[in-house]
Parts: sequence; structure tokens; C-alpha cells
Amino acid sequence: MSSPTPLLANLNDEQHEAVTLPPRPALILAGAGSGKTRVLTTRIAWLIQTGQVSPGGVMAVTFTNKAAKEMLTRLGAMLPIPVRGMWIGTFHGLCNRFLRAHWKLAALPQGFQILDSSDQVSAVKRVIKAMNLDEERFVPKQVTWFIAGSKEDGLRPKDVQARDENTRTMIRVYEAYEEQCQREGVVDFAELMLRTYELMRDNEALREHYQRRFRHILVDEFQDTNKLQYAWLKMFAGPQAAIFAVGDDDQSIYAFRGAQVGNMAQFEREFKVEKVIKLERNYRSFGNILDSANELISRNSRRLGKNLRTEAGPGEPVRVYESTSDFGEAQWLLEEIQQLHREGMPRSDIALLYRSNAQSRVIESALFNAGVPYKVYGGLRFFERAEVKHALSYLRLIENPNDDTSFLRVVNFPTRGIGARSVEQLQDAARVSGRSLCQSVGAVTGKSGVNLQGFVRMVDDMREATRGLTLREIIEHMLHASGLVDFYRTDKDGKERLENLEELVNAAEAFVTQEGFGKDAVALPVDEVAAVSAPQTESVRQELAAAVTPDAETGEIMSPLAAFLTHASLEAGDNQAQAGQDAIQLMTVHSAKGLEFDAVFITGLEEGLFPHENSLSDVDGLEEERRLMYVAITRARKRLYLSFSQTRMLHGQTRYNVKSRFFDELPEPALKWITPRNQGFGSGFAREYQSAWSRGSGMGSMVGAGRVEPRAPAVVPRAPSHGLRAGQSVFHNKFGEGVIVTLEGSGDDARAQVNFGRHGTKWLALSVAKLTPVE
DNA sequence: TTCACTTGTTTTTTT
DNA sequence: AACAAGTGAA
Repeated sequence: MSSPTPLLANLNDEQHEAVTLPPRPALILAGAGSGKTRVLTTRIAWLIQTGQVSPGGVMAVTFTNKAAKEMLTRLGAMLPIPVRGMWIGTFHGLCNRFLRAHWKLAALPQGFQILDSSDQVSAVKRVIKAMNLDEERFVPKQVTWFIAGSKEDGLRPKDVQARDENTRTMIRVYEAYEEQCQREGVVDFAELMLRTYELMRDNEALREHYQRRFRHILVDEFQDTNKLQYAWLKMFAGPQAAIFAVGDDDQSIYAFRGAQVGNMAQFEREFKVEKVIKLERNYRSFGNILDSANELISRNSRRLGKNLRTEAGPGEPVRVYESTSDFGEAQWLLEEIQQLHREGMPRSDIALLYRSNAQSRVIESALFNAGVPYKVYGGLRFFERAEVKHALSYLRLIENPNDDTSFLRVVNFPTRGIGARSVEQLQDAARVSGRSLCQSVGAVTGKSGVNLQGFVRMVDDMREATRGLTLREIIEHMLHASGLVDFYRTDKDGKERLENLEELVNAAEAFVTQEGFGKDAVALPVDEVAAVSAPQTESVRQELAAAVTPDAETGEIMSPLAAFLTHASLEAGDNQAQAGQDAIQLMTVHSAKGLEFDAVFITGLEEGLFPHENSLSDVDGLEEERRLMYVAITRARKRLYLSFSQTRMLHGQTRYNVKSRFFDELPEPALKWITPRNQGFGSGFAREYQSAWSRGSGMGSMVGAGRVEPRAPAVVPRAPSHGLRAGQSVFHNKFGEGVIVTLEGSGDDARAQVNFGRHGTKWLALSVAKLTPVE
């Protein structure tokens, strides 16, 4: 290195090597907490600063808006020059950009709108209804899943293999759904990707243009890419671009939605990556935490292989706590948290993680009752709230009256005497004429027809009245003219909803001022024209120029309203924007990915819950659960707590659980089983004991081995004639030790449901099976 | 058309 | 337990 750049000053050797790799396909295996984002952004800055590429020649793709924003922010701090013309964004955001510029070639209307997942389900539902199919057999959600899955495999209806009658029908639905979307001028998320991919594939001039342009393509979280995204990247990269893929196969936790970890190995092979660089030095956690993570994940097969190390020393042990009930677990969490907070740890540096959302309830009530501020992630997001979706539907109808999804959503909300019957008539009429609902209102006779026409006129009036107004004024007018404001004002719990509608106005205002609306839609084609004005393909230049030709009527390239609606679908808003007070962080393990905290509590570590019972059937499922656990562990900086409970309320009934197998996969020396404290609520009931049962499977490193006392179950079940009770530990010759979950029947019919941990939960006839009580 | 009641469902989630 | 979706009566 002739002149050391300050950019690279604080990188370790591995990072340095990754950042300064020659412009060839590269694969970086970046462990948790190894400075992945840093490498990614420094690489971009370095490439630009050393003049190897102009900002316009860089594309950087992420999965979430958050990651994209973070990358932009960090880059902004590194580079003095504004990063204009760089394509940094999510896969879908970049596709949106692309399709806004090439809408004509993509056969889309200029103002095409994007369906979010719930819109998509209701659109599919309509197709299923229109085709007179049985909704029991063809569940809209599942069919939607099928369609999205097909698209993510790059398959159009004609390409999908019709293995059986069922699939054949779903393909017909897929086909009809596509027609419907095209007719209504809407696209779903997968369509954004597929449409972009196909246009690149089929249009040589465009392909050459973009392939020549992007010299460097950087991909974050590569392990989460699906088949289509992989093909998409290949299409944009062409033969000469350098793809810089960063990922961690051990953190692949989205296989259930189509992510293919195999893409990493495939990439290595297909792009002839000479040397895979591993970032294994961890800057986040102490040794005991990392040892636990390493040991656990080593149980997975088919890994690319990677071991995290730290120079921070072992730190504190990983604390393990067993509780008799989920309630007790929550109490313990509460006390532990308060202790940490008293010791000076900010609440926002403490995370409570769980496998599934339903588990948050108990914890929430414990925190709530104690008056501890907390924040739950993963609830309804802003743009997904019913009242906001209603408002957005009106706005969409102003923009595009043929958007039937929106039409149906609000045609009778607030109620205006248009019931199911009227809507059905209207849909029939529309089907016959092949036109949109809005265009078909004239065909419905009688009182229904009058009401329907009244609705359409109302929307038309809105469109007329808001012409030329600012975005804020448009929304305010719509809120009143639609009757939404009046409706929620009289509604008994409409106050909060009204506030959300007010918030929508603010969001729009912020969108216009801060973002500079339609940044993606407008500025980029303009940039694109500039970028290609030189010796590029003339046809592409013309195409791009056409895309930025203003609308003859309004003079706008894309209306602020259309741009805002796009923004609303592509970026659903924060999960729950509770004011910035210092609060405990509650979230699922999935949503914790990418975050880090001083103290992390992983709760509900029970067989059937974590690992989840639905994942136990196959090896892949279990390995994904293990990766999930790995992700959870590696979120912790200083302290890690693991907890489980013998009983838990689930779906309204008490379940008896066995501790998670993951405990057997952690290094004993790193763990410390902590003694239950006096819980301090009432006498006789809630004192917790270490049960003999829990010590069964070889956890030799128990501390304080002397205090084995008979367990006092939280709720003492009645003892029937066979002498067994729910919650009791039993031994079975074949399945080993288990816990009785439920008992049914009596005499010869008596049956027991027993949870045998890794052997699963079984129903056993007591007259046949020999169950020996263990105590 | 609407309201009250019954029934069924319940992993993880971004765009 | 909690919520959505469906059903039946006014």
C-alpha cells in the first residue's frame, strides 16, 4: 500500500483484506458482531476514494430499509462527496426505482401501486371467489403463499409444474390473479423483483446498459437471498461486475420464507471465488457468550465453518434459570432487570427475547404491573393499522379508481348502505364486462345501484376537489369527505384511531419535506439520463428520457400522492413508535437479528417452544431453530440469561414442558445455574424449587447441589385412580423420561399425553404403556 | 344491514 | 386467552 488511507486505519487484518480485495467476485463470511456493516461501507468508500469506481457504478443491496439507511448514514460520514447516483437500497426499493424508470417497457401504468401482503391476500381471495372455488380447500393465505413462492422461484404460471389436480387449480388462480393485478395496475412485492428480472433478461439494450454501469455490486445478508434474488443479482452483475457478497450461513433464519442458504456455496462455486474471507474476530461479546454460541452451532451439519473468537476475556458466566411457571419466570425476569438497572444499565440495553409473539403477554403484564417501561417490537406497524389502511385506500382510489382492492375495502366503510349483496351484484357485473368495479356501478340497478353510484361520485368529487392541492391538503380533505373523521369521532374507542389518522397527515408532511417526495421515482431516472448521456445505447437513453417526461396534464412526473402511496407500501413504518423513553426491549428472536444489547434474556427455552414443535419433524427445521438460538445468543454483549419454565399457559391451557435440548448443547463451564430466589409474593404458593426432574440429563455443573427439595407444583392437579397427574415426570422404556401433559378418560380408556422432549409428545394408552413415576 | 353470538385458529417476518 | 371470521336473528 503506497499511501495508507485513513479509511482503513482501524481495521483488523481480516477486515482490511476484505475491504481491499481486487475487483472480482468475493464472498465474505462475516460472523455475528465481526464488523460486517463496517466492512461493507468501508469497501464502498475505499473503492470510490481510490478512484476505482464512480458513485454511479456502485450498487449496494440490503433486505431491510433500516440496513439501507444505516449504510447510507455511515457512508455519508466517510465520504466528503455526496453519494449521488449510487444505488443503495433494499432489493424491492431498487426494483421500484428501476420499474419507475422503465414502466413502459415493463408494461406497467406509470403510477402503478404496490400491494402489501394483506392486500395481496385479499386480492387472491377475490380471485378464488370469482373462480367459484372452495375457500376451505384453497385457503387464500396458502394460495398467496404458493403464488409468492412461485414468483420467488422465478416461475410464471406456465412454468410451474402441475404435479396434481390441486396444483393445477392453484396455477389457474395464479394466472387469474396476474391478470387481475395487471388490469388494476398493481404489483405485489415478488412481482417487483420478477418483473425487473424479466425485463433485464429480455431487453438486451437495457441489460447492457446496467451491466456496463454497475462495476461493483455489494450484497448484505447474502444468506437470506432467495432463488430469484440470486438470479437477479447475476443479471445485473453480468460477466464483468464484481459482486461482493457478505453473509453468515449460521445466521440464516429465513428458510421458511424461501431464503436459500445454499446460495452462498453456489455463489462461491459459480463465480469462482478464489478465497473466502472469514471475519471471525468478534467485537461484541465476552468469551463465555461466544463459547456458548460456537459450541451450539457446531452441532449443525453443512456449515461453511467458522468460529468466533474474542480478545475480551471470558466475562461473566451465562446464567440459567428454571422456573415452575411462566408467571414465575416473568417475576424473575422483572427482578433481574430491576437489579441490572439499579446497577446502572440503561433499560434500552436490556432485551427480552422469545421465540413466538404469544409469549410476550406474561412478561408484559409483569413489567406493566411493576411500572417498568418497556417497548414491544413486532406489533402492528403504522401503515398496517386498519384506520390507516382505510385512509390509504381512499387515497389510492383518488389516484386510480380501478384499484378494486381499495374499492372493496372502503366501499362500505364507514357504512353507507352498501352490503354484501350489492357488492356481489357489482362484482358479477364487473366480471361479465371485464371492467373494474368502479366502471361497473352503472350496471347495478335499483337502490343498490344508486348507493354505489353515490360512492363513486364521492370519490370522483374528492379527486376533483383535491386537484392541485398539496399532499397534506389532499389527505385532510379526504379524511373529512370520506366520513372517516366523523365515524371515528363518534366511535367509542375511536380516539386513538383519530390520532393515528392525524399521524398519517404528519407522515405525509414529513415525506414531502424531508424526503423530497418521489426521490426514487423522479430524481433517479433523471440521474440515469445523465449517467448514460455519454457513449451509451441510444435506445436506453430515449427510454429513460421518456420516463421522466412530465404528465401532460399536471406537469408532474409522478404525483406526490402516488409517490407517498408507494412509500407507504414499501416502508410500512416503525413497528411501534413509542416515545423515546428508556425502556426494556421486548421482541422475538427473529426481530432481534442485527441488534445487540448489554444484557440479553432468552426466555421460554422449552422443548416444543424453542425449538418450536413445528420444526422438529425434519433435520433442516431443527438446524434452523439452532441457528435461531445462535442468533439470540450472539446478541448479548456482557450478560446472557437463559430461562425456561416447567409449565406455561398456551392457547388458554397449561402445558407441561421439558427444558430445551439446547441446554445440552452448550458448554457446561460457561453456564451457571442460578438458585431461585424467594419470589416474595405471598407464602406457600410461589416459592420456587429446583426439582429433581430438571437435573435429569447430565447437567453436572449444577451449583449448590445440596438444595434438592420436593417440587411444589404451581397448581396441584387432582390425583385420579391410576395415580398419575399432569405435570408428573414419568419414565417410559422406549422414550425415556417425559412429563405428563394431559390425562384423559378413566379405567381402560385412560390415556396420557406425555412430552418426551426430543422424542416428541405422544399419546399413550395407560392400559398398554408402562409409565413409571419418577420423583 | 347490522349486531350479537359461535366457531376456529394460533411460529418465526421483510418487502 | 385473544382474536378473526362466519352465522343467524332482528
